[in-house]
Amino acid sequence: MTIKIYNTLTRKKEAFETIEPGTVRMYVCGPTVYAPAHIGHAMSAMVFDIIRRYLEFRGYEVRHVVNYTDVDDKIIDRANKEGQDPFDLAEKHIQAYAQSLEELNIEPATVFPRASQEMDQIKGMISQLIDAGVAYAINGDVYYRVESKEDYGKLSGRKLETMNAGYRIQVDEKKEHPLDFALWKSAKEGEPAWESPWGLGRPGWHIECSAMNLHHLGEQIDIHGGGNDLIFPHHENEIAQTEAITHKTFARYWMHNGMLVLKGEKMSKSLGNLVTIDEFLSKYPGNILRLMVINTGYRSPLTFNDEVLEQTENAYARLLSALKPALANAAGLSQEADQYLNDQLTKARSNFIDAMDDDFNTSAAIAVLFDLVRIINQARSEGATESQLEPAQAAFSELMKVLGFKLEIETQTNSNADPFIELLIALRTELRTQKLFALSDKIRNDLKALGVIIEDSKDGTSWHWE
RNA sequence: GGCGACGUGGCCAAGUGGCAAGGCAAGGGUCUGCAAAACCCUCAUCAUGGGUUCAAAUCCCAUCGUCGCCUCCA
Repeated sequence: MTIKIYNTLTRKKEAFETIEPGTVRMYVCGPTVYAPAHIGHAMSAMVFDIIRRYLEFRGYEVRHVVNYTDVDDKIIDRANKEGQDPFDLAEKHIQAYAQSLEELNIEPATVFPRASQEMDQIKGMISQLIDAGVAYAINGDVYYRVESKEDYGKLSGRKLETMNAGYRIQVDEKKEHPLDFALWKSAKEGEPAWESPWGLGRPGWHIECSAMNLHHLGEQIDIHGGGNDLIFPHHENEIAQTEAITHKTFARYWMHNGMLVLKGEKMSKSLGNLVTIDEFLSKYPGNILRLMVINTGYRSPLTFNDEVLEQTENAYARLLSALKPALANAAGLSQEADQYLNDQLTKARSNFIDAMDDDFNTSAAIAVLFDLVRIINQARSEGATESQLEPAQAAFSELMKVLGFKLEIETQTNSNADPFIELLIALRTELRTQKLFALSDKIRNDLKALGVIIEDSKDGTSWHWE
């Protein structure tokens, strides 16, 4: 009946209740725009796209905020190396990312704030933190005092005492505690910088998100999402910053997607083992990536390799088989059979909802859809008419769209070639009636080589692009 | 070293106390001139070893292995 969500904060599934009835405030960490986005980013965006679509399907209005980190060390480094203006570089990647989202059929967020355009909010928040005594300025830098927060570490399950062993943590003399993190960094020569009470500088990464959250969604939000690589320190620090000012629980539900894994390792820019979204889309439709994402629980790592890709393509073709038209000589289902079809339909719909209500269990939900595919195909092969098939196909399409599949015809219909293909098929039919199979098979094979698949049935021949 | 997650058939992957979803692949069959598609059928006792329980893939302990985080990262 109610939606359950796995909350990283409590490590449990909890019943979902929004702060404001009927409205979901959801913030998801977006990319740092210094390089082309890869399919790991796409996976994360897709996970939250599916969550958002489902919440909307269940009647919520979703205020969905995704930030762009456009002020950052990496952007500056990259821009300097390429002799570019950092803002131009960021802008270029923002445009490319937005384009990718569209091609992947990911709904645009309600708002896409950018760090560079939230400076007043950011500086205001830092001032408040200093006033509250939880941050300190030193030589133009401002740090958050982690020891000031009793429950620092509550999201990631870490304790300051056990973390300060020095393992991989650089000790910075300026900081009171090695884990104190930068809210404001003083500007170096040639870097973009903003005026502030602490001198010229720019914000740290963590404060950007806290400030944008506060600005666009308010003191408390329902869902905060992102990759599980952000749990520590990024999200931990967001909690520390925001709660130090509001003294309220920041996000009710912390949701984290698993990492996309390529050759046994997390896909990441720093490891260099990546497939960009553009590279992927040049070979496969976005729906294939979506099905891969859906096939796996969003919290689990997603295996990516050629074998899985091929399996997914085949599986996707099977899903689409449900939408094929009725047989030309369909005699119609009996009343019992038609009733059975409709009963199964109702059942599938409710099973789908049960699956998705359970922490967005897309693997179980897609299994329901595969069951529905079988039921529809069964009905078709038993002679269901177009009008008998239609409600089932409509329901199937609706649920596919809830998962974000784009079902508009993707076939590269080439109206110039179509008449000639039809002609060849007519010719082949003629050859077949004369039992000149060697020739008719040659036409079929040669067309296949051109990407045209021919399927014969009792009622004639149909074709489609591969 | 610390924290966290995980190990289910050839592959991908649900299921967290009551006879192991789904997809891909594979094999057999129906249909077909053949093929394709579709339909029907077949295909696992859940890393290993202990323990708790009437009952465990599911809980506990140990062992082995994998991954993530602890530094920028979706």
